[in-house]
Amino acid sequence: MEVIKLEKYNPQEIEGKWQKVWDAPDYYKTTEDDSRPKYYALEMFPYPSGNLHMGHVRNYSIGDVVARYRMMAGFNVLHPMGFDAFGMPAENAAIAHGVKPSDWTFSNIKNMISQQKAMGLAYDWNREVETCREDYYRWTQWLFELFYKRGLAYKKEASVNWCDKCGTVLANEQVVDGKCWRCDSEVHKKNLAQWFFKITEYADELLKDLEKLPGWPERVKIMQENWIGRSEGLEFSLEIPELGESVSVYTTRPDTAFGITFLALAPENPLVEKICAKSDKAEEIKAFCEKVKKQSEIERTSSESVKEGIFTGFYCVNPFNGNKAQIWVTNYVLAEYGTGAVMAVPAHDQRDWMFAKKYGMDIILTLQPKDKTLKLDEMKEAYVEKEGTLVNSGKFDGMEMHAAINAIIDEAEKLGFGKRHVNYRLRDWLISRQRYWGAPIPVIYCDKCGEQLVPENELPVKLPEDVEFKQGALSPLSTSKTFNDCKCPKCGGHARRETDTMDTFICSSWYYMRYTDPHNDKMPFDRDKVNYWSPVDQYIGGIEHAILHLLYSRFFTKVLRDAKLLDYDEPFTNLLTQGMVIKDGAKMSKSLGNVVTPEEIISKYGADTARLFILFAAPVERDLDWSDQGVEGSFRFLNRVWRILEIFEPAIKEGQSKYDVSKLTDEEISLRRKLHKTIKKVTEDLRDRFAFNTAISTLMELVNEMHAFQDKPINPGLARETAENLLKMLAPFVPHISAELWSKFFEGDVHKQSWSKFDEKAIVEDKIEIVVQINGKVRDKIKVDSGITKPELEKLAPTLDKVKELSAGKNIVKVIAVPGKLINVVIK
RNA sequence: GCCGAAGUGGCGGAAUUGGCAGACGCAGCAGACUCAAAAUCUGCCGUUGGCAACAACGUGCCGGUUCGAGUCCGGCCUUCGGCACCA
Repeated sequence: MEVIKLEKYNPQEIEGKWQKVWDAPDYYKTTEDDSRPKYYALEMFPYPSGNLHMGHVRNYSIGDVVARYRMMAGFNVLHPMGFDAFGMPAENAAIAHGVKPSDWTFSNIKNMISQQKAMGLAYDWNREVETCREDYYRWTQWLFELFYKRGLAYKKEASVNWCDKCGTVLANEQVVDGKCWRCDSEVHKKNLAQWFFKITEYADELLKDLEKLPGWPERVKIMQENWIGRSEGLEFSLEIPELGESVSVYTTRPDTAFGITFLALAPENPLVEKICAKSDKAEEIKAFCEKVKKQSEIERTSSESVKEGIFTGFYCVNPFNGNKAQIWVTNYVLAEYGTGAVMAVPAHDQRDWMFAKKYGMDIILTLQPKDKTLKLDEMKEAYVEKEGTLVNSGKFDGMEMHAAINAIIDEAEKLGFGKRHVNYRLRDWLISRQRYWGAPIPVIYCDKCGEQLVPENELPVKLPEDVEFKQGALSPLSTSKTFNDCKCPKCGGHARRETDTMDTFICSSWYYMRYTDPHNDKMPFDRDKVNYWSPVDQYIGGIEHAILHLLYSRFFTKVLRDAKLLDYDEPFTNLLTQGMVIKDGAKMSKSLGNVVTPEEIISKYGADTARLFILFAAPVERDLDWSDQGVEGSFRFLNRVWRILEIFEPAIKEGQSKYDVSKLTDEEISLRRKLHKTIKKVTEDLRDRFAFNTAISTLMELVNEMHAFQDKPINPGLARETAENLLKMLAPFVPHISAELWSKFFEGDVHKQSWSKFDEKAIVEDKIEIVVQINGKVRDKIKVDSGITKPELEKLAPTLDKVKELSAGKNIVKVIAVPGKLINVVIK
């Protein structure tokens, strides 16, 4: 027997070789062929920190499989990559090491691109986008102006979130548990004039359209729903006779309005000043307000905090029953939500209850539950259930609580002191940042003409380089000698520029549109092009953007649709939120010393092994436990593939693509059946389920069955058919080894092949095994004709030896037959 | 506190529509090859009892529906995530 000399699988060598081939500018050039359907596959673009970590590797491996599969399946695929390149770390590097933020950023980008190329990712680099380049941020500024012109960008003085460490303000979405999302330091309130985007104008549509997103994970939609926080209720006003003023409150519980015993104001409510102007307790009240305002965001908004307040000495009148209610300033009413004033009903609100108990105020029950009778002197807490019948509520007594809500709102509207009102928890998006490395806000302030947009033909407003990167309340741009002074576009007189830059989340709110037309210098993108490619068919990224980036992007899409720049409602049809990569039970981090870098894995095993392991070890949406031994196993599998195909080589080369299937032995028929079942399964897993782990395990099973022929002859036609399809199916997962093995045996390029189709006839079996159960327990397995019908199975059941044996002396009560699966005989 | 997700061998996980629980991989054990080891190939591998055929038990816990439940329903427990004075 001839000894076959095997060549060894050498990933370092073959990966470099193929990456060179793929680096040709046209290799992955996006096609826009009319005869094919389109598919837009997108991974969240990274911040250019300088190095890829395993989370990136996971993100891009998933996206690459999706994109490569769709390319082979006959789609025009858009699969681009770029960089979310503005942001604080570049500026911090400037402060710490004196490097220019642009130099730091571009050198990081260069490094990351080389790492991405080392992973063998199928991107069309012709479409790369970097948000810090003038040809991009010019359009970010242009879009700011579009928002402005549509009344969706405005500047106002407000109490805003300030992070000392970052030296800038933050949007509500960027404050997590009262701390800065980026640096984790405590955030406090500051009064500043800032730019906002009016996202609240779209609150209702952002909520409602979540229904149009069946391809999004439920939990992301629920998080957005909660964040938007829609509620329905009544807004009404209460007169303050001594002041000649009135105060508005919002409530979702109009059914408890007859139980108001006091009114609670936020210290920021404008009424407080009016009261102080006429009150002899003004000093005390002001001191209380100052004390509350000084508290940190955490102290201020924690439900654990002790409720405190001060009586103003003034009263308001409950318009429903004419009762007088004390007006208090308190620490537990939020200034920014509703009207900044709350009708307090201690009997039916736990916070009001605690407050009333502390300060000895009246409590009036207005609701009695069905199954018991509440007595005030026995109650330990407020009755807050939304169930019961009204009492102490005048003509509404005896009414069921839900009906009463509507009746009381109607009454308020009829009498003209209130109206039905919808409220949102969502606040407008604060977009100013007192930082350097971002897109300058294109606004000019003229003493004579006021706030002016920079004319479109003067965009971009470029970032100056003569700045000082000191941190503080002042934007670094204000230190530039060349930037500040300018001419008013309207009167030509002396004016100065806005020195704040935009939140980088604005840059990332439209980048996926720019990819569809990345070199356009007339518009951010062409309407036809964006409409052709968008929405994104599959978006892939981390759950951490469930609110932030994903909500902002939805908002942008709706605004640009209303501005007729595009014609769809939602940017991302399907969303896949990948889990984290963890090791030893924790997220990889320098401080824990459990970091495994992509570079070390690629240099030891190659990119194919890294990709394979990360896709195989866990379902994509779940956290992935890093395992060095698991990586070994993936490497072993690739070697196994390499070896068995080397063994098959003579047969593969001899085989023809058309061959006589009827000449196959039973064992060969069984291998061919496994092959076609594998094609079916892998196709379904890739197309419908993103179940890469099970797709890979099925391919492993096929390779295991191929090993049955390692030391005996195999039909050459079958060897060829199996090898060809195996390599095509492996190609999206492990592109280098697939390309290499393909080139050894076959013509052309595996990545340009069309996806495998399974042969229904090859899958069919004459005889199948079904389970025989007695009383639901498996007692036997039998071989039957695969086409056997239900009545035939039912007739067969009592004749089976095992059934006869176990039913001896008992009665067969019932026979359940499921063709293709089982027979269950019920005996008694 | 409210909302949501998850809980399956020693480990990662599979079971897609209510139908053989544990595919595939890791670890482990044994055999082949080898002077030997590594690598590779082959086999075994939920728990308990049994030489074995086999039997009983087994998907966080308790109960229910069903011929049949990891899967459906009700009630808990634990872990993780989100929100949290939003009136």
